[in-house]
Amino acid sequence: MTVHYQGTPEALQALDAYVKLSRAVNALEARLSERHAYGGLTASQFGVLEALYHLGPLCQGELSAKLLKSGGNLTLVVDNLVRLGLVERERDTGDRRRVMVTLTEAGRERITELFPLHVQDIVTEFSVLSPEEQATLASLCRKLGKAGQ
Amino acid sequence: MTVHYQGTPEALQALDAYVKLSRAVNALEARLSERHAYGGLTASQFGVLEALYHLGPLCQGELSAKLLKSGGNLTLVVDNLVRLGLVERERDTGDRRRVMVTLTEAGRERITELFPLHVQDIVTEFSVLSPEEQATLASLCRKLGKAGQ
DNA sequence: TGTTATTATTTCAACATTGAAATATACGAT
DNA sequence: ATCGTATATTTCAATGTTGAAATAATAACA
Repeated sequence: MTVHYQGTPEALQALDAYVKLSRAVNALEARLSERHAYGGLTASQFGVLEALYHLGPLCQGELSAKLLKSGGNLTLVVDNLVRLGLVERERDTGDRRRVMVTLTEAGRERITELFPLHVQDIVTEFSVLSPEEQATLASLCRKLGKAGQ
Repeated sequence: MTVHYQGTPEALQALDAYVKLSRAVNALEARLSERHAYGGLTASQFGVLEALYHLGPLCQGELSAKLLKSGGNLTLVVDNLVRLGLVERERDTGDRRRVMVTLTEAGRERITELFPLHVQDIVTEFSVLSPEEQATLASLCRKLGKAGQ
């Protein structure tokens, strides 16, 4: 149990906040995957379907930016969704470098069915916090997420 | 831009908090990796070294529990750390099912050098929040992390 | 003491993730 | 129109991640 780090109070507090933040998100994601929240899809596949559902057709670069994932990753995730018959690829006629990704009818049905269940699971998880606490958490996370600019 | 989900105010608030929480952690981790924070190690490798540094020798099952990762995953991450010469495996003499993982001298030097830099990067990131805000964030995350019991 | 159940680790297939190199297309300046 | 630069995607190798099956060792107990 030797604790090797003797930091300033500021450092210890930041470290404590960081550890609790990381663990909370890890634990939350683990619980959401254990349930039906993603309905047999991976979190990444679900994320792509959800983005297309809410924003309409997007090219892979836009998906990459929305989901904070690399371009190479998007290629694979979209490959797998195409194989599952949930999305389609087609070259952008205006700019043939881009590949537009659109929901198939099956994909739209799937995400339409899954999304409300996903939201319900999130509501359940967040019900340990009051509405005020949820608003505070969102506000603090917004500040923190933008810290790097 | 069609928004398909018309939820209750409670659902919209929980969803908003969830999205901001996820994005904040993703963005934060991305910025920490871009810097020297892990010193050429992956986040997983760094996590194992850090746990051994603070807690002393652990078996893989204990590392798995601490880091919220699967057993199969720990086998691989420890494999890679052994190959890098930063940790050693040895069978527990008392319970030969267990594999104890210990820091090598090189591993100890590495994490001793890296950890303070890691903390400094975290302090910098969290400096956009006041001490009170950091404490509030930690408290809310602690509640949320335990939500699933 | 055998038998059975439990626990710890490894192995494996599938998918995720990144970063860098390769390819293809578009754009800007001359 | 051409050349050079910038952008979008794909490919690839390395690592991470999980869950399930296989192995090995321990523990419980009739």
